[in-house]
Amino acid sequence: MEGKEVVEPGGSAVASIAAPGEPWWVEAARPKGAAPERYDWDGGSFKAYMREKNRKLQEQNEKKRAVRSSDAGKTHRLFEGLAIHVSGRTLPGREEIRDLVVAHGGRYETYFTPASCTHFVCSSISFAKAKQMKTQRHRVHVVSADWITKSLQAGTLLAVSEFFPDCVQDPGQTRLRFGSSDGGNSMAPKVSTGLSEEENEQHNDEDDDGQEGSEEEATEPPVETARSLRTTSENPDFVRQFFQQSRLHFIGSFRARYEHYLGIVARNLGLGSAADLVRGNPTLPQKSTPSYGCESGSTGSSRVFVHVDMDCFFASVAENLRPELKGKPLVVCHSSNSGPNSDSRGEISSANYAARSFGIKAGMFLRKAQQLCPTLVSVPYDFAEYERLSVCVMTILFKYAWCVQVSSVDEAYIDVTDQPFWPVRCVRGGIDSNANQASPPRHFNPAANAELFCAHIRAEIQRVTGCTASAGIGRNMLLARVATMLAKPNGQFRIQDSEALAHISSLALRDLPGLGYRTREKLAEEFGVHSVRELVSISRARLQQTFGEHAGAQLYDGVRGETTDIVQPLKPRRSISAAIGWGVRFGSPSIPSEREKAALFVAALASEVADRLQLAGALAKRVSVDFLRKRPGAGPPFKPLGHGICDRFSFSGTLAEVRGFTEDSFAKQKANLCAVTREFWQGSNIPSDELRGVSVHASNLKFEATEPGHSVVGMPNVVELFERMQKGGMAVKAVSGRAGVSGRKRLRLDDHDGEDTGNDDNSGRRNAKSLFRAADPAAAEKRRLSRVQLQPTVVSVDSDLRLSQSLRLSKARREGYAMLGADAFHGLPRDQAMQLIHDIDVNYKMQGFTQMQAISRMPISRLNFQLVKRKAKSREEAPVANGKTKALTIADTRRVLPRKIEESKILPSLWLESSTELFNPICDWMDAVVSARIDSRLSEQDLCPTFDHATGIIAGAIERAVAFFRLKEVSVLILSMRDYILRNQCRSDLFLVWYYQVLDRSSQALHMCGGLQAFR
DNA sequence: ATCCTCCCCTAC
DNA sequence: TAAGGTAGGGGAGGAT
Ligand SMILES: Nc1ccn([C@H]2C[C@H](O)[C@@H](COP(=O)(O)OP(=O)(O)OP(=O)(O)O)O2)c(=O)n1
Ligand SMILES: [Mg+2]
Ligand SMILES: [Mg+2]
Repeated sequence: MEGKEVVEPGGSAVASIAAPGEPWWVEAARPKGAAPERYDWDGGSFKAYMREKNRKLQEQNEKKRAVRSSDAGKTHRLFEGLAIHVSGRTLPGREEIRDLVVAHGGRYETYFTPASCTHFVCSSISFAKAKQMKTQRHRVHVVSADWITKSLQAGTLLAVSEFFPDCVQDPGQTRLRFGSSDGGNSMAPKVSTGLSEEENEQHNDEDDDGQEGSEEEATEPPVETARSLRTTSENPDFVRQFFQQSRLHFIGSFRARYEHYLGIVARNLGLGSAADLVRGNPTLPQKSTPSYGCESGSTGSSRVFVHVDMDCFFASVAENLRPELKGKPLVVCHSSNSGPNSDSRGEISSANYAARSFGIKAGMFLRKAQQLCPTLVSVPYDFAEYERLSVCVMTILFKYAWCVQVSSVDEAYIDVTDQPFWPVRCVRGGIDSNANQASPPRHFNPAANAELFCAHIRAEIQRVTGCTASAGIGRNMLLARVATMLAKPNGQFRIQDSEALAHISSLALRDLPGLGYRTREKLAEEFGVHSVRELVSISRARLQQTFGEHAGAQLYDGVRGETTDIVQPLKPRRSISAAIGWGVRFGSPSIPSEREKAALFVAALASEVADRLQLAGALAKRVSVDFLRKRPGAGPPFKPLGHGICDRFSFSGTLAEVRGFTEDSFAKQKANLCAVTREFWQGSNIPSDELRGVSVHASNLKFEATEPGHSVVGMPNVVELFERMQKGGMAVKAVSGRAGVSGRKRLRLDDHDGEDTGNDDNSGRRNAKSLFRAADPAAAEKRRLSRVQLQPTVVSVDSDLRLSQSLRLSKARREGYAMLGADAFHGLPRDQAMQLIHDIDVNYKMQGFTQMQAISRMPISRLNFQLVKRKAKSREEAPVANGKTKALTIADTRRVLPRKIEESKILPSLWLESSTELFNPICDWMDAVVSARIDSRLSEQDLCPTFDHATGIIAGAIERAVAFFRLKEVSVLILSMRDYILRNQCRSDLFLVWYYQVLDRSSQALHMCGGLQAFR
């Protein structure tokens, strides 16, 4: 029975089916609407993205286009972003229009659906249909064929209104399939036994059927005609169409596109081709810092994490596009079936907060949502817009920080601990919310001013995208994530260290990131645990026994707000896959054409994966292919055209090795992949009419120029380019990823849900400030606001630049992980490093500043504080290390520092004043210097510092720095910045600048730390 | 011990 | 009408 006329998988038949075409949302994303205010990722990226894709994946099409483009001139891409369908007889004819459209960058749609087409070409149309076109949810332009030809002649897209086709009374034919006019549809037996309902209410798991199952769905489909567009059976374009419409595909594949953007940006920045990106930019030093993952991130230093997540992202975009719906209950969903009697099983992707108040959540059927809220409005997807805005958001984040991990289409983590100070325009000591260009920027440390940082970023996001974002701040990624939940919607929240437990235990179990359905079920079964509080009482050992060593520990730690996760800006993908489990319906295998179609479908997915591999520049070693087969006795799926209850048949194997990263190799890989997949399919012996889903998964990926120890593809360059995007961005520390190995713990994030907390009250601010104010709850909010107003004037240059990293370098080599980042400084001659530091430095206004000379090696035994007035001319270098070392004690520092300050005649008399406004900045500085970096808290005393006490704090900070960095030598420079202040009209009365330079005992790495503080 | 492979689970 | 995809972490158990 299995004829060998199964189509050649690598052959052209497959290629034409799969015809990948760029993701339309990317395509469509760029030209849409006005360019975002100003933080466009890079105007050309999207275009470049498609150019690249086209180049790689659409050779044939390109050729076709080339034929026409000779006469096309600059109209070459005229139809870019358009999807055009031709209906009925036209002049010129359908074929010709198709060729024209394709030749000029557009897409031709064989089938019409309002969702997939932008233009509907016909010579005449009925009034009714025309009206429908205008009023339906998806706007489709109806035009005559002239519009195509005239636009081409004109070299520009002409107004569609001028080319509306003739209207006729009632053509009686041309039955558009999307209408409700399903008339004599003979299929879709309404055999809705209780079974399907069961499945509906259940968790939608395959195993929960078990029931009688007498009612076979044998009646279901073999061949249908009216609905055929939606199934694999009759629609050779199904794969593309499906992916085009699938929200899960959209969010699932975001990462791949994001990776791709990085490549584009790299190239735009002159870093060469994608291949060069992978290979490493030869102009850059090849090494990089290992630092992050192996030390600072994990070794108990205190860090500050920020998590940013868009509020009901899709829904919020929808509200902006339909302003009249703002604030009304609204969901984003394919179906528009309205009214409480609707029977729509369309899944809700996102619900706005008005809708959530009815209990409506993502994943819910529209039908159920409409029962909950009869006035609910359903708005269709606009993936292009989500994509555009998502990139806007991420660009904003990268503008202010490089240590950003984009974890999904609408959220990201930032480790702000070591991020560059960011500029804020200020007026009269407060934030200039109008970003008045005239006002001088001040610089703030995001770690010490995380609230302000978040507020700033959120405001910018809203300004640029029109959508609100929420942010969470916490000591680790988990707490930041949870804080975001508590902050939503449109708020921000910090989980204080001391309150982590309290906040976590206030959550429902299901709100703990990583704790899903199965885990809750097990917890209930095994331990009778139904709440966080109960979970806390379970011992680590018991959890490990049930969930495994790692998972159990994670659960144990997670429920206590602990995790060791770190922010990883870039991780190369370790697998690439494509799967479809919806709409898969073929006729009986006794019909040869049905067998053939099924085989083609399977091959199309394999081909799709091959294309994705190529786009990522990856060669795969392992491939595994899964088939979903309707389980015998399973009833109809509760979701129309869903896979229903299935058995999974899994096949895997190793691909023949392909060498090199040429076009040829990828062609071979595709052929191999398709061949293997086809064999699996044939070997499975699954009858075509029982196939419900296919997935093709490639793993063990190899990327170009992946050398041992450098398996993190392109990371150094990408980090570099983010810095350059930030222009003058600072430091340069980045993540290292381990080559192939997992190795890290995690507790995952986000379980969306109708959480209604929405509480933005920053109740217990750090003891520092709260001590100054009465515990008046009403004042809390006010205080928060005023606090933002009263930010420290300038806190700047808090560098921790590793100037030498030889030890880390060799360690990284030994351990085979990639390094990147900070070693931009590595091996730089001292003066160049200084130059860099200078560039990094706040306003570039520090010229004439002598701190660089001040940095010199001094053994601790001769700890020598130099105090100089600004512009102190030539100070001779302090004596060079004499080799002796001695622990720097706080006593030493305390003894010397005050004396030196006093000698300098820079009397910080203001410190003695007990004005709250005055001390807020001081406290913030302490945050910057002490708590963020060296993990110390301010004591009560700190809040009313005497001179002694204040200098003591500085001394303490230095001491801790010595311990933390294992310093051998320290030199400290403190100088007055009074001139600077006056010149820049700062309202500060005293600036303190201090730098110290240190030698790491173990690695001989030279550190330079410093701070600049202005006190008002 | 450390790997790999074949799952299950989770999040968006 | 409706578009139930994608990728990573980690456990169990076997191969090395
Ligand atoms: N089951 C889901 C979950 C999410 N999404 C999409 C729609 C969401 O808008 C987007 C982002 O997911 P979030 O979990 O961040 O949810 P929202 O942004 O919609 O809401 P929230 O304000 O809770 O973040 O992903 C989806 O299609 N289906
Ligand atoms: Mg969100
Ligand atoms: Mg999200």
